[in-house]
Amino acid sequence: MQSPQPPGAAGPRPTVDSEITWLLHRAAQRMRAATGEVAEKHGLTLREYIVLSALHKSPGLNQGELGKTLGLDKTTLMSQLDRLERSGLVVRHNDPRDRRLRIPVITADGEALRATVADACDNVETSALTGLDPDEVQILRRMLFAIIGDVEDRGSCL
Amino acid sequence: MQSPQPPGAAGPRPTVDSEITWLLHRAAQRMRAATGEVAEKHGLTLREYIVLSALHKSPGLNQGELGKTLGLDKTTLMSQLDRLERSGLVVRHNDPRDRRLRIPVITADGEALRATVADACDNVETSALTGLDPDEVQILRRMLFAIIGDVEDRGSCL
DNA sequence: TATTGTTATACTCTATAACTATA
DNA sequence: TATAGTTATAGAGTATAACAATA
Repeated sequence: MQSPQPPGAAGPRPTVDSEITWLLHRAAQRMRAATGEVAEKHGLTLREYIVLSALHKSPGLNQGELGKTLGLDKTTLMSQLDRLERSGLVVRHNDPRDRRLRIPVITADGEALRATVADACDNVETSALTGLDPDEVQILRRMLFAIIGDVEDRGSCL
Repeated sequence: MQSPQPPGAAGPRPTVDSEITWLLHRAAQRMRAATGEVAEKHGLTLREYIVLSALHKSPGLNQGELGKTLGLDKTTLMSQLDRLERSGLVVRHNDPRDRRLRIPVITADGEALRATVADACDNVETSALTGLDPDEVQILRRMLFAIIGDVEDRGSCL
């Protein structure tokens, strides 16, 4: 119930223990800072880049599907798409079969910018994972997908 | 340069690719939601619990050291400590050798609550990692520490 | 009635800057 | 002067609620 270590004995011992949640939080925080900085050099926020990336990889989704894919609230996605559209990087099309649906599409300008930022971000991400085997990075991705509760395991997550 | 998949062919294919940053962000978001819910059942925010946990594991740190250990800004740590002190879970002592320094100490009540919440949070965390070998979880922790840029590798991080 | 997109709003986390008290 | 803590404040990210258009 008392200090497991006499005060002032071996000095401060900053060992964080099991708290996986907090470790994930801090790792994500740090990676967001690094890749966000890269994206902003090109005039994009991290989320705007993520949206462009999803539009590139999974074209044809409507806004609701896109939000679920990215784990973004529909109102958060709105503000991203608004700015991207104002910048001419995205256009919202209408789905003729259901006129409620709107399908965001990346423009040529958007695709060019996305490709540039993707290269820079990939560099940052890989350098942040220096010292880890490629196998381990694959394990990391598997675990993150498992935590998110992802598509390939048990259907949609959020 | 165009859609890698003809529009409307095989339907939406929501595969997120290399974006480790975003995967980390979403995984952390989900874990924070889960453990935060647990903590709030006991009247604590996740950050308040994290602070209590650090005070338990690394007693004797002053506020500056504590903030660095947890990766919390000193002003953020302040608000956590204020509420913990008001609730009688923490007391701030003075360091007689340097009267600028204040050393937060967990009280008996704080320790009892921390232990309760720790059990509940550990359960949530382990169940979130179901389907992963214990070895893999160790790999995960190593990688997270590497990303954070931690003590055991290259000195303090933030 | 239910659903998609939209708008407006409030709340939380985090960081910045200025102030104090000690050194 | 420099540092630890404190306070006040502003910004970003996120979620909630209400509304319009369409099904």
